[in-house]
Amino acid sequence: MERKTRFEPAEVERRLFDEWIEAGYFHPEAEGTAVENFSVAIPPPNVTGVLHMGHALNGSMQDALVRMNRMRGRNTLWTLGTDHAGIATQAVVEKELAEEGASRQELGREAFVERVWAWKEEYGSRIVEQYKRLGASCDYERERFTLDEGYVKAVYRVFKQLYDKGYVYRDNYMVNWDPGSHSAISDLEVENREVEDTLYSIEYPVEGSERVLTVATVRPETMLADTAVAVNPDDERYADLVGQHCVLPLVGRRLPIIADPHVDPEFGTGALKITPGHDPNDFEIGRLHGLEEIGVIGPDGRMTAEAGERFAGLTAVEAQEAVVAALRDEGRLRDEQPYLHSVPFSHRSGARIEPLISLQWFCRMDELAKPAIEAVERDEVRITPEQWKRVYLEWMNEIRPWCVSRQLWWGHRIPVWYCDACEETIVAEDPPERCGACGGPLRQEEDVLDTWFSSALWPFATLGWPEDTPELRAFYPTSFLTTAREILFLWVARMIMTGIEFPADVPFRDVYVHSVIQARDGRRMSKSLGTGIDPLDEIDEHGADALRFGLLAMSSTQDVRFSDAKVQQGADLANKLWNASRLILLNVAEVDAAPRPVSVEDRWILSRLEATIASVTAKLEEYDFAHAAQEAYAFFWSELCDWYLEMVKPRLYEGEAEVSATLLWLLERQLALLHPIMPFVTEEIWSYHPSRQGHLTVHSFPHAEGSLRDLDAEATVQVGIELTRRLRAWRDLVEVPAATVLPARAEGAEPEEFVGRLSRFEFGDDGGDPVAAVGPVKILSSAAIDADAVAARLEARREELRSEVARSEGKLGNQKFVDRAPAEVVEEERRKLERYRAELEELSE
RNA sequence: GGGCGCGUAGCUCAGUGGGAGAGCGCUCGCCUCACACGCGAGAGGUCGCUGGUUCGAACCCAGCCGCGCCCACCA
Repeated sequence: MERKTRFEPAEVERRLFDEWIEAGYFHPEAEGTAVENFSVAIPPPNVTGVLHMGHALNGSMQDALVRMNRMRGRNTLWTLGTDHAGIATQAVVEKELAEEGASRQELGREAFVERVWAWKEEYGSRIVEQYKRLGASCDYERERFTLDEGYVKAVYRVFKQLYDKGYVYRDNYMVNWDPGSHSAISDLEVENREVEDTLYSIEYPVEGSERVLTVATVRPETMLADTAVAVNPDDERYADLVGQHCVLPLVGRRLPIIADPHVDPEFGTGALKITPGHDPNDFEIGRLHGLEEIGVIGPDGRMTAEAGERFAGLTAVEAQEAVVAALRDEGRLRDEQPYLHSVPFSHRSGARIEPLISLQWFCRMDELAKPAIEAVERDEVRITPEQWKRVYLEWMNEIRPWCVSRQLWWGHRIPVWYCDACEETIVAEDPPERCGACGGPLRQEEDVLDTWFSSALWPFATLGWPEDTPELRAFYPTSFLTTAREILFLWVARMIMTGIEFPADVPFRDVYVHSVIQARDGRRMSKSLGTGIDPLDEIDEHGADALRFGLLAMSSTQDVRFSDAKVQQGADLANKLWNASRLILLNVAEVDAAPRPVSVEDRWILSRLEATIASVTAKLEEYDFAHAAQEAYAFFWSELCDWYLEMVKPRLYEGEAEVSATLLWLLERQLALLHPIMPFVTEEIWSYHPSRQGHLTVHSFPHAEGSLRDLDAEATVQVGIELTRRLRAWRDLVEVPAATVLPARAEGAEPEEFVGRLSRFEFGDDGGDPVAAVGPVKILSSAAIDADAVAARLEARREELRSEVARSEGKLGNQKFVDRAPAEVVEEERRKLERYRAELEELSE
């Protein structure tokens, strides 16, 4: 064992990680069955991604459980890989091109996609390397990518089968158009933000009447696409107008006045302009009533020819100004009011969503959702913490069709071919040569699939599905999934649906929804706010073990602030482990690690260790990482180091074989217990342990030994510890110099040997008068003791006791308490009172 | 508009019916032959507010105040 008193993580982390990789510990053979094996599929980070605190937390949790199960001897696979992240990756490369003064359009599709692949080859492994820094024990030899050849095959198989079942279809439908990425996006990729707009009230004259209908809108430019005005069917004010028409100002189109229950009579005038082409609500109303669907805003965000000559070509913002001006000219603008409301924005590009009707591919989800709902209801997939189960079920019960096509080039190009000659549509896993119906040439669909369509297959596509591979047989279903709550629907729900539909089994048994780590000040961690904390900086500064411990320890609730103190606690723990190990390993007189208790404190610590093993293990198994980490810390620091090591130092220095063997056993089990949480420092220390046969990474995980529990020893030592503490406190209060040993006499049973040594009292048979009593210990007079300080101390203690006696007497004097509280509670209170009275009496002598 | 969570020591958080806890910070004393990233001893809290249930409430119930998150097609 080295002499240096500091554990230096940077020196050992890379070396140990290389040793683990070279030994192949993380690369299991595809043997056995999923029931006996243990497997986890990492939530695949974006290939453009860099490791952030969420990855680090999630990785620490997964690695803790993966390592624990590997140590238990289970054939364990942690599958790693990255997601091609269509929009994000395409945007990165397009930005590169823009800086070169080029564009993807100039390059053309094929060359552009090649360019993205080149980018991926160069930069795509960055985040994988960062997971290694964390110590993640993934199978880096089985790294997967959602655009791998085999993975593409899985995606196409799924698409084809869903199409054949009639779930996947093409339709003109209202989509969330993202003008930023020039693509449709799904509902889940939209975020609503509060925006202050102007609410315009516009008068629509009723045909053949002097009356007008006043409608309100924040998007006056969309009126150019209005095809009706709706009122509530129960609204008496307008009952007579239903069935008539009004005339659309600026355009002159006749708009039917319809009745629809969606209209809230309380809002504004109770009349609603209907724009099926540019409003999701109106779209549904329009479909119900068979209204015309007009599009006046194009995918480029500019007004189309349908908007009329005056407006065509303007941007939507320009068109809004022009329409408002024109309405004002015509005297149709009745009112404008500032209006705060929530507006959809693209989660990816940040652009304001433009709802429009577009020809897209959809997947209906209702049939897929049914068994996925049942699986969770029946706890075949358990969601922890439990409140997320209900959130999942509620969302799944209201699931809507999923727009799966994206107008991008980077991704899985949809495996659909069109024949222009005979209008045949062919869906196939492999590109067909020519049209099966007429033999004509085919043209492949331009769009790609939503990235989440492929990540939905992750747990089985990474294992080789649709081939019947040994990996699939050995490792599917996976054992559990840990995830951030924001992707519960986006990803987790879809994996459950596809898992049941395709490999015909749930993809994992457990879903753990982990904490969100906020910035130190409680704001979100985000790049744009500048509130992000880089996990790699933390690793550089404090070590991977410290960060892992800190993250697990701080993750007790669903929202927690990043705590530097917890990371520091982890770093301190690593250092303390190192130094306690030095004490043991540099002084033991034995090479045998075995429990050989010869004293009550030996039996005590062995018992406490086994209790800790049982408790920490149980907490890890139920995903309570925070308490597992803190409990392991508390045992090691407070019980093992502060007390036991101090108790046995003399025996250790004397070269006692028994205590040496016991210490080696304690150290071995302590290191193994902590290894899943802090793999590096424990592995490094293990390399100096005489029992070492191989790496700790593949050492057995400790199983709590009930036979070593000894409650009598625990009680006895606890009494000794408490007495030691009271004696130390007494010394401190009367200001005896730390090094001075004071004379004392024990009344009744002699305290345990360590009591006097650790509190610096010398017990003897001196019959002199005591100056004070601490429990059964009489403290004898000595030059080091200040009589006034003792008197003050005594009075303070008496005061404490009087107050306790009063409290206890009050409680016991309450007849209702004595009558109604459980007998053992009352009895315990009586015992306390007796003790307080006895001590008070003793001090008053 | 619905749903969920949170409010406990200066800070970050445990504690979910019987005498308020941890880590950090602070005070005092120790370079005691593993560790000063350490050891020992302390100070510090009307457990958000108001009611209720109970012999007894930080803990259970109701209302209120403050903070956060998720879902939702009211123009």
